[in-house]
Amino acid sequence: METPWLDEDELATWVRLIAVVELLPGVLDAQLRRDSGLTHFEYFVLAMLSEAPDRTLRMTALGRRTNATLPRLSHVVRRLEERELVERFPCPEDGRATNARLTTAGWDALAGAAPGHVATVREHVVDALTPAQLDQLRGIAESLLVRLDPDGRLTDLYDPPADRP
Amino acid sequence: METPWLDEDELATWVRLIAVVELLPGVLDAQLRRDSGLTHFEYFVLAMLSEAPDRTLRMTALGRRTNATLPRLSHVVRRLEERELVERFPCPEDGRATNARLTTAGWDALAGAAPGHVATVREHVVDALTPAQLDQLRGIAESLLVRLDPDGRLTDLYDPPADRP
DNA sequence: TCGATTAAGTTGTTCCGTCAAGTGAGTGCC
DNA sequence: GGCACTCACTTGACGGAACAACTTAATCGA
Repeated sequence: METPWLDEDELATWVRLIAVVELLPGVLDAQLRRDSGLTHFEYFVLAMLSEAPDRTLRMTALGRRTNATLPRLSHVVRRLEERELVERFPCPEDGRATNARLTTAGWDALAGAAPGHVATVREHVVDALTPAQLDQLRGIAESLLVRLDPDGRLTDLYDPPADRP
Repeated sequence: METPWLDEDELATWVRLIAVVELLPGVLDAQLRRDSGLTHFEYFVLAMLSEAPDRTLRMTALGRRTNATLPRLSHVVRRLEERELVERFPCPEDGRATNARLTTAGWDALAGAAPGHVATVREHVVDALTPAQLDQLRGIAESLLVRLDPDGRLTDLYDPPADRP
């Protein structure tokens, strides 16, 4: 029942990973907020909508893709709606459900924010690693997600988005 | 001046990394809060103090080790002080500075929280990777920290803690 | 078909982090 | 030695996120 402590190498790796995990969101958020007035999470919400058919998703589906709880998503979408970047309307097929759709202004905001965001990602991550490391990182992240996201909520993003209710 | 977009592999890696970075803090926080009533950041603050000589650090030094802004740290330490897990007292050598010291209760809280926390780290990260991946991850994290933390604030943690004022 | 259960969102409270401003101690310069 | 300037925090206000409670719609069973 006792858990073995981390040895020296494990601890060193862990501490470095923690540092990355703590610092990276701040870097992304700071750049996006400064240049585009968007949170990284808001950016991600807009991006997910932009890739959906008719730029529309049900709140639940959007929550799955963004790994957000429904309350959190509800607040964020309300604020985005106040800024007229998305619009909400009741789902025709299910009276309980709400659809969120990206507006033209929302698409423009996303398009305006994307280049700077991609540049930040390149500068701080992609271009900071060798191609071999980038490949290793993909495998590592996949292994971690098996434990962190056993239901594969976020995994739908890259594999076929089979959204079968 | 134009930034090249991410190609397919880069994007796949990036999306997975984002997922890890979004999910991992939540997992750590949830376990610690549930089992020990501590935030991961609070745990980290206590841990840094526990390793310092006389279990005491100046606020600025503690902020460096935990990657916290001074206002954030000030609030957190105040709350920890109200729970009597740490105590603050003015620094004798510098009238402007404040020292934070881990109390006995704070040490006990840390000792009580550590096993469960380590088990979570093992379950979700260390044991989820092969030894080779763990080694790769260390190198990757080091490369990323060069960009994310150019001043090496957090880097002091693993290399000699030469804390020369 | 009608009552109970589940599902989908919304709303409200509380907590935490960030930003801007303030306080008081040290430092440098004339 | 006094005045400006910097440093090391602290404090207060604001915004976002988690949690719990509520509302309304669909479904399931008898």
